[in-house]
Amino acid sequence: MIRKKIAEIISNACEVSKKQGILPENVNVNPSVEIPREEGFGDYSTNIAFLLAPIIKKSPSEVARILIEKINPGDICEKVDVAGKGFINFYLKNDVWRNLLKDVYTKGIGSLYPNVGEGKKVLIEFVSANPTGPLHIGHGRGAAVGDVLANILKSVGYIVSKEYYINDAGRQIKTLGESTYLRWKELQGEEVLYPKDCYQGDYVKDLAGQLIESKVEIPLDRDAAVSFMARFSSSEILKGIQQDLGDFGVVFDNYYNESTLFDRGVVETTLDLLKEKGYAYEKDGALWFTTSKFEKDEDRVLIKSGGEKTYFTSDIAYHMDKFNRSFDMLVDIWGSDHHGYIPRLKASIQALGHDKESFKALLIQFVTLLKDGKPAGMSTRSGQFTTLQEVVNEVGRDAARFFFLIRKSDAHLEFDLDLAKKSSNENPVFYVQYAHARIASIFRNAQSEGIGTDSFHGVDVTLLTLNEEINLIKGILHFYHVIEGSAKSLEPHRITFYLIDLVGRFHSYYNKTRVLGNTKELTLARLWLLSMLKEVIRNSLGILGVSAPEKM
RNA sequence: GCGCCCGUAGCUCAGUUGGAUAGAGCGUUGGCCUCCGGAGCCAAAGGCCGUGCGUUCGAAUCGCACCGGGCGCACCA
Repeated sequence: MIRKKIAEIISNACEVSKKQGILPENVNVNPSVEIPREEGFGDYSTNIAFLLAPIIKKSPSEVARILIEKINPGDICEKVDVAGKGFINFYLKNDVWRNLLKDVYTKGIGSLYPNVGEGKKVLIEFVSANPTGPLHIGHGRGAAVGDVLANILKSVGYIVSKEYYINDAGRQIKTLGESTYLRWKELQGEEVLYPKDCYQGDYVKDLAGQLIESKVEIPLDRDAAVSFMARFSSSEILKGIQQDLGDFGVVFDNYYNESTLFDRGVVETTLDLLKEKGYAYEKDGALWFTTSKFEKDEDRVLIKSGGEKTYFTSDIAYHMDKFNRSFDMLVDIWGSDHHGYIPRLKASIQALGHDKESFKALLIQFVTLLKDGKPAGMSTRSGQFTTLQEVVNEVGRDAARFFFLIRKSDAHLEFDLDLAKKSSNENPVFYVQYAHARIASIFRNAQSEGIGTDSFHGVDVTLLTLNEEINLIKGILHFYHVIEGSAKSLEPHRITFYLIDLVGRFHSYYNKTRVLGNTKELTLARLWLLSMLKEVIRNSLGILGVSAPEKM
């Protein structure tokens, strides 16, 4: 918004300098216009002097001083000065900030969302855990990241679809059938040796028990029984997963079964295409894909010498199918232990003629649960995992989502269960929600004092003169940049950090300044500011899928 | 052995894609309620950005080497 104007001012100054012979006609630099870290350095700053210095062989600070003479800030800047070793800092007039916010007020909150997506179609695939057991906490983190990323991208003009992929054609589901079968035998009083590589969790026994209770007819043939139970168990578990996800606030647009890729012949088509293009070759009785032609990675097997297709093959087919469904961008969210898988998938995408930049894999690092300051174990093999459901029951949906989003997704996350339950400023979720409730409370009080807040028509925003007030306005407007950056970098955690910062500004302001009980005009102006603030907080929380309570 | 990620205050982590004197929160210390929700606020102390070279006006950020932690390296999924 205003950034463009600053850039214009800078380039105008350059043009003037060129005309006056200070700068050579042919220079063309691309100066930055950024928001300085420190408040004392103004609202925007540019590095143009550093870029021009070597060209005209003068020191950056000298260049800056010359350039600043040529700068015509129009009526938007309070002052422009040179600082540091040659930065040019722009200090905007308070009026500019107030008017920008007023603009948002009249145009609606939608004007705070940049249009970066331009209607492009994105498919976000996440969780995709095989229905062989309940979701654990790591899946929870992936679910939160994927869901919120979807919200972010939607809000900036992408058309987003959320998809869950199920490897129902693989061995894991077969093993689940086997496990259920053995437990079922056990329950019927037979002595069985339960192998280590079968699923150890008690839920398998429950499923077997369900089978007996429901009195369904079970095929007599062992193999038929196993595959029957595989179908039964996986579909029961999937129901549970969907339930857990629903409780967590995550709803998928589509569940996609690997088996349909085979049924519809997509796998065969993909293989034919790869062969046709010369990216598949035979060696040692197996069919290989030429990963190494595209990425720094080894060639990988598509069809084993035994004739069986690898998981990789159906995955290539799956991603080709995604493109065939006319998605422009594919985002996959994986556990970070799958990072070695990225090059080969990227290679396959290029082999099929797509831009490798249209595919992004986000990696989710592991979560350590802390209880009483100590790590709470989660070993899946022994069946003692901490499930997503347990965590949601323990700390609530809001806290769980917020905590999952408080770190960059590829960084380790320590999830302190005790902290997530605390009702104090130590707990960032409460800190943010409390601000919203506090503002709501002010509005309730205003109402009972007979101050109408339905319409701010004719409000005099120039009464907002305090530093803290201008600071809040800047914070609200900053949403635009945050959501833009968050969308472009695919980093949901930026919203979380933004909220904590924004709300901190409010709490300070609140402590120092009374909103109600001033002159009617001033009170109304402050209420107007808070109404905008409240709306941005609510929007941000909405993107995170966290509630914005009116009372707590 | 090869590859990827990470190393920033006592702890947990940000750091606007190369910018200025490196920032939050927690914890510690000391303050603030006759007043809109103290579930809050203010202030102080706290740093060799793992180490060493390099790239340049300028590096926590980019490159190389090393140290330390995590994870991958299947005709598994």
